[in-house]
Amino acid sequence: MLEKTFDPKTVEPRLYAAWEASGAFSPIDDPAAETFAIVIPPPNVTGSLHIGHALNNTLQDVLIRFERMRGKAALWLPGTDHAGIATQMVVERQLAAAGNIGRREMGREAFVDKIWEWKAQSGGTIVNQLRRLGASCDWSRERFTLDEGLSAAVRKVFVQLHREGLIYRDKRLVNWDPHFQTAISDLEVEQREVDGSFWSFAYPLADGSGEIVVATTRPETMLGDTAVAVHPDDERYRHLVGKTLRLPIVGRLIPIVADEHADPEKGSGAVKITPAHDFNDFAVGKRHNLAQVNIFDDFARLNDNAPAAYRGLDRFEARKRIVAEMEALGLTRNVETTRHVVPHGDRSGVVVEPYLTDQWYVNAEVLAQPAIRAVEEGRTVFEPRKWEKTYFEWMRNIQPWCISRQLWWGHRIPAWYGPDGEVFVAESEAAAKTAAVAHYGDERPLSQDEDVLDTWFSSALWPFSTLGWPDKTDDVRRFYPTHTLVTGFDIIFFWVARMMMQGLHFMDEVPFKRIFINALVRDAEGKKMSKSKGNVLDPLELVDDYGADALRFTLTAMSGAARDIKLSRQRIEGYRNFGTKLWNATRFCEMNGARRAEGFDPAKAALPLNRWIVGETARTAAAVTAALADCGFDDAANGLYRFIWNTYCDWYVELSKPVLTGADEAAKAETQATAAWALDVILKLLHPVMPFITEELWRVTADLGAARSEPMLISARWPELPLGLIDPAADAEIGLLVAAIGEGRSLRSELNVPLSARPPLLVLEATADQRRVLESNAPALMQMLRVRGVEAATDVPTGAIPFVVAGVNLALPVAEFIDLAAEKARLAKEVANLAGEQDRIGKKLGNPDFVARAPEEVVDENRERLAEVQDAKAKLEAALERLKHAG
RNA sequence: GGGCGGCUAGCUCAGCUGGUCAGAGCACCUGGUUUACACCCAGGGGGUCGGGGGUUCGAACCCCUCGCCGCCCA
Repeated sequence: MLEKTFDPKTVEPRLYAAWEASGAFSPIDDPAAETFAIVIPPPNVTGSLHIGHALNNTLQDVLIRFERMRGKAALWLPGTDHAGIATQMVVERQLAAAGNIGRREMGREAFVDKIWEWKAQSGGTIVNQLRRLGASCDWSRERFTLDEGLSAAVRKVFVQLHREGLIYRDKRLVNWDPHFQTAISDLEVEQREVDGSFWSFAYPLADGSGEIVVATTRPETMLGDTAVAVHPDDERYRHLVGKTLRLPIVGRLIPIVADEHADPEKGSGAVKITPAHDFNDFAVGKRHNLAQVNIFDDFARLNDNAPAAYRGLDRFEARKRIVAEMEALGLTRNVETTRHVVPHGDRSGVVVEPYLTDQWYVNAEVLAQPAIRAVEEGRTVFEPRKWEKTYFEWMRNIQPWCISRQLWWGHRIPAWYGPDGEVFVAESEAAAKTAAVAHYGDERPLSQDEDVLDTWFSSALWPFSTLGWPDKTDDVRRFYPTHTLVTGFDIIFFWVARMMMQGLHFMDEVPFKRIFINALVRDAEGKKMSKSKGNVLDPLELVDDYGADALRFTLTAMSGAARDIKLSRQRIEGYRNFGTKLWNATRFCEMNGARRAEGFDPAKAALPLNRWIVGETARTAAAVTAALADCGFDDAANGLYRFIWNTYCDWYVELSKPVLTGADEAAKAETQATAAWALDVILKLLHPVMPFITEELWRVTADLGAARSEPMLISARWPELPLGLIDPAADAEIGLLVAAIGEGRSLRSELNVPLSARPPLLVLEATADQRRVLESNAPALMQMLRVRGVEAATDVPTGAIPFVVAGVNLALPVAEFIDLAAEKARLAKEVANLAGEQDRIGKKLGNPDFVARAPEEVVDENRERLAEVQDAKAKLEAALERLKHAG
């Protein structure tokens, strides 16, 4: 006998181990089997599982379990990302906390060793947490972006793109993060609105004939000013264009130039130009051949290009002093406070500086074109489709991708420099040396580029590098292109777009046919979860409290949300209860002798009750299959919930009770077999979403009846039930029963008929068939409607409650319990409602336009409905009449 | 400034290509010692589908407009 509730804590680890040991996580070998592959969005190797991972990986597991059960060679390839900046940051912080020397003092090699140590120590955390969720990844194929194979792929890609001119080195402004002293890409810059000031400063004309006022939110950059620009059409300044200003504090002579970048509406209309520290000014500088004066060092401290008094100062300290000095010089014309947008590093949180450096770039524009076409042509489809717009928007305006980082943790750029700065890009040092010898004619010392690649450079190769590329492995051949990518919209640009570009470029085929974009998980109030807010729901804690299945079901059922999933414990608890419900339904089956019958054929069931549940099961199987095939995770979950709870438990189990305890042995045996059959189908259908409880129930019901050919659910065959199993006659029969019980219960409750009252159910007016249905189901009616029996009658006795269900005129004689006045009022109200509906439909049908223009079936539907309403109304009116005479 | 998403019962949300679509879960109220389940069962109240206008025989669903809320990009 089963326990009363499911105990996830003891069962989950046991089942996970059994699954893993069974080899079910690896794709089947059958070369004829269709393949279905998913590559995991690799979490940061040193990270831990948060609720977003839980959602993302649950959906992937649902898909992979579903397709695996459908007989496909299903591969879910797991792995982790080295996460350059993030990991380096964590380790640096750790070193600092432990009072160690910093990475600079430690040196590159020692520091990188420390990170590997840290990786060895904490790298298993997140993959173990994925196991707790039930993720059926193929761990035998687990990869890491920095492992040898993937590193070889990175080098090969870099070298080839360089040879093709798609990777190049350039000196231009980059987003510089002074905290990490590295360049970052546009995507890693976060625009934050902050309070600031807007200073207006006067720059005197060199000839002393006046001044020009410029405004800035970054006064310190004036030390790098090399011009002032005015709009060419600006009448106020036309006479000044070409004149020279003396830059205050610095003393440098700078020209006034005419450039459309100056906005006459903004401030004074004149704008200071700092080509080395502003993206717009850089462009202006190029147009006018202005000098680029870099005033910062890598830490954003002022360098030797600044006046002596400022050298070595932090940029913000310098700002204060500039403001003070300009004030003292009497050159400050205005100061206003303002809110403005300032770029920050997304990891460091510090203000990013446009900074002139040499960096490596990918010509993304060229690579983007095939990636754009692939989505336009539907070779890769976003689900939901609306994200394609976001993708196109970005891809069509793509900028060069800065891929070099001045970090130590990552793929070292495979470029070597000769003594004269000549660069040799090659897959190995040996190859670079060979190239250098060819170039110089003799051997010269080479030094490798100090920089590493942006983490996303290696993740962009993930769908094929993990399969073994550049080797021509079986896995590459079998599983590329992968089928579905499941990820969040926050990394469409970072990751998805780049995989599309690299996949198409190196494999000539899209990396995945479908991209499912999942929503973002937020707290119950809709706020982003964050440690500082203290509103973080830890998925592992939730698994501890409710079991992995409950969390999985919740996330799956809520995954339809457009953008945000508002998660609450209450919701998870509700779905935990759902698991318990299923558990107890199984318990019921067990206690009532439900067992699989050898050779049971659901199509041959005789009892309408059984024919009905067989049809409902087939209907649900079809709906769930269609939903899962289409990434309709929420529809699948909700459909299963309704079917299992509201159909199987509330009606089938209840209606089967009289049969199971009855004397008709054949009916009983058939019901036992059908109940067991339907339960098996249910366990299969629910398995992708709730793998643990279903697997456990599969195990404990293994010896109930005929042996199964499938020892484990994880590798069992997905149910494919023909819709021909649906029997309209059985549907109608059970439908009538359900309606009669529902309506009868409602009336009893409304009119306060005590549960102890056991009136007969009177059947007044009905077809022979309806009469047969009600009479043959008397035991069910007796139990569920708490009636004494089903009796034919010709008149409604005084004080009986009449009601109409599917055209059948029924009544419950409970005179002694009811208040006649109340019953009259109820009937009058019911009649009034029906009259209202009759009126509405009548008007509709009376409208010639409606009859002429609406589709025929809609008109027919309304006609039928009108007839039904009229019929019911007439019956209740008659009853009301009788009641009036009686009363 | 450009773009996207949302505004449906107290709360969280379903409602696909306009015609039983006004629904579900939770919460709430009433009643339950029916031998699967109180992590339960039965019943119930509650919404002019953000405002306004339009198209249509017919609109929560299409169009316009306004108003909030959120996100992305500049």
